[in-house]
Amino acid sequence: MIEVRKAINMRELAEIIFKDVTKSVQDYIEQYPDRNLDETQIVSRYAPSPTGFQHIGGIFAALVAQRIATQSGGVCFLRIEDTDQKREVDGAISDTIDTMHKYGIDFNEGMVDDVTSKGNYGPYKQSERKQIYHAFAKELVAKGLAYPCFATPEELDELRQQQVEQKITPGYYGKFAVYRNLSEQEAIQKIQQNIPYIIRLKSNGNPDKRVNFHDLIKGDISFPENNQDIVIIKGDGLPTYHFAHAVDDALMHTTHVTRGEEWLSSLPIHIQLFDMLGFKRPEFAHIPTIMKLEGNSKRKLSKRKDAESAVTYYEEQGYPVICVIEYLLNIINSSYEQWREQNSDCYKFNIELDKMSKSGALFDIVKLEDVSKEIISKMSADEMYDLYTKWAKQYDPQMYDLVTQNEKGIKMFFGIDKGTAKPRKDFAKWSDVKDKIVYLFDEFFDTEQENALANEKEIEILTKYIKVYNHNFANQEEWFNHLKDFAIGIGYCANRKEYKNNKDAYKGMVSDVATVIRVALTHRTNTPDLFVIMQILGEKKVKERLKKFATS
RNA sequence: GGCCCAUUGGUCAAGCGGUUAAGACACCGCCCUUUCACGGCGGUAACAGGGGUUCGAUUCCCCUAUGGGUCACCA
Repeated sequence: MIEVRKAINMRELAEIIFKDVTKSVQDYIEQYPDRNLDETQIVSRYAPSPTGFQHIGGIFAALVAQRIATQSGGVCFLRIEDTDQKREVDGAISDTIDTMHKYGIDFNEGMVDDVTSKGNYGPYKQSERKQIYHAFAKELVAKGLAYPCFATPEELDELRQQQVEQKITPGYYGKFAVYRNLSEQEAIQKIQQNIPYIIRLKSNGNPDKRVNFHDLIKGDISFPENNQDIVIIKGDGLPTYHFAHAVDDALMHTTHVTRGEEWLSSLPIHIQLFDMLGFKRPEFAHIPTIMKLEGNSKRKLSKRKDAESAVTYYEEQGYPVICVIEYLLNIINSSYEQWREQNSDCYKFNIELDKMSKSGALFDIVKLEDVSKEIISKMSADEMYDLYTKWAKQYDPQMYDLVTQNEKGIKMFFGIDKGTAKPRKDFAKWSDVKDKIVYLFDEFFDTEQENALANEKEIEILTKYIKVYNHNFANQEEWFNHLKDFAIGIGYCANRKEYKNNKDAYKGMVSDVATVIRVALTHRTNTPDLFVIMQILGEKKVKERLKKFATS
C-alpha cells in the first residue's frame, strides 16, 4: 500500500517537474524505429561541440567514424552537441561541415548547415531535442531513478572541499547526496517555492562491484561501478553530455560509438545510463589522443600552444588535404603504407579498429612531409599548378600574380621529371614552392642576396661559357653534351671515375662547371635540371645573368 | 591523491610463448649521377626495471617506475 502511494507520488512529482512534456518515452521509441540494416552494417557518428575551432583530432575522429560506417555499408551521421550554450560560436556548425567535406568526409545524415539537417532520426542538434530528453528524464523520475536536487553550487563546493580534506572520494553520492531521499511532498513543495534545482540520476551502482566491457580499440576494461548521482538535466533545462549521449545514441540507433579516449573513464556512467533507461548498449571504440612531444614528455596537442593542432594550419601551410588524410590513415593502421603501394584511392582503405594503437601517437610532422612529398611528386604538372594557384590566391597573392602570368613556364618547371619512374620530391606543401621558383622572376632574383661567385676559376668559367652559349638545343641531352664538351675544352673532366683516379690532371669535374652556371642563373646550388630552367628563363635573361659575373 | 589506460629504436609501428625482434620516416655511409634531387645498397639504434609462471618469455601474472586520461549544472 505504501509502495503504491509512493509510486503515485513519484509520478506526480515527475508531472510537476516536466509539465510541458507531451510525448511519452514510448512515443519516441516508436518515432525512431530500428534501422533496417543487417548486423554487419555499422551506424556511427561524429558528434562535435560547435566551438568554432577545428582540431586535427576532430578530423581524426571523424575519419574513423566515417570509415568504419562506410566500409561496412552502414550509416555515419553528424550530430551537434550544443548543450553548453556558453561555448557556442556562430557559424561553427557549417564551418565543421565545410572542413570535413574538404577532407573528403561527408555524412549520410545530420546537420547540413547551421540550421538544416537531413535524415529521419533528427533533430541532429541537441538543443532542439530538449523535449526528448525531458520525456526520458521524466520517466526516470516517475520510476524513482532520478530526482530533483536543490543543492546550490556553494553547498556543492563546500561538500567537495570537505571530502577532499577527509581524503574520501569527492562528489555527490550515497550519504552525501542529501536530496536523493527527500520525500516527494518536500520536493514538490520546494519546486512550488521556486527554489532552483537540477535533475540527478539516483545511482544504483556499488563501487565495490565492477563493470566489465570490451572496447573495440582498448580491449577488455574493468571499472568500479558508478555510484555518483550525476546530473542529467542542468539548471538551464538542457541535458548533460552523459544523458544526451545515452538518449541520442539509443534513439538514433548508433551501433558503434567512436570518440576520444578522454571519455573512457566516464564509460561506467554511460553504461549505467543505457541500462537504467532500458537501452541496448552500443559498441564503444575509444580513440587514442594525438600527442606532441615537449621536452621529454608527451602531451595532448594543445589549441593554445600548438599551431599544428588547428586544421587551418595545414591549409595555411598548403598541405594538400589528401596528404593529411593519408598521414592520419597511417596512424590509424600502420598497414596502410603497404596497402597504399598497391592502391591509389585512400578512401577505399578498410580500417581495422583492433589494429589501432592503444596509446596516443605523437604527431610527426616530418613523416607528414614525407607522405606529402610522395603524393605531390606523383601529381601531374597541371594538377600541381591548379592546386598551387588555388592556394596562392588566398595565402600568397604576390606569387599568385607572378605564377599565373607565367603559366607556361611554371608548368614546365612543375613538369620536370614528371612521368618518370623517379619523380622529384621537392615539395611537401605549397608554401615550399616560393623559395624553389622565385629565381625565375627578376622581381625576386635581382633583390636576392647573391651567393658569392667571386673566385677566378668561377669567373673564368662564366666568361668562357657565355661566349659559346647556345640557346637553341632541342633537348636536354644535346644541351648537356655541349656543356660536357665545353667543360672538357677548358680543362675539366667529364667522367667521375677518371677524375677520381687522376685529380691532378683536371681543374675539376663537369659538375663543378654546372654548379657555377647554376648559381649564376639561380643563386642556388640546388635546383632541378638546368636545361629546363634556361628554357623557362629565355635566352635574354640567361645571357644577362651569366654576364653579370663574367668579365669581358 | 583515487580510479582507469598505456609502455618495442629519435618517431610511427609489426609481433600475439620458441623470430638473426619486420617495415616506414629521420639520421649516417657507399653507389648511381651534369647540379640538386630521386633511386639502389648498407649501417647506427628498441622489447622501461624487478620478481614470478614456464623447458623457454617482448609475448602470461604481480610489483615498481614513467607517461597519458579522468575525477563539473564542459563537452
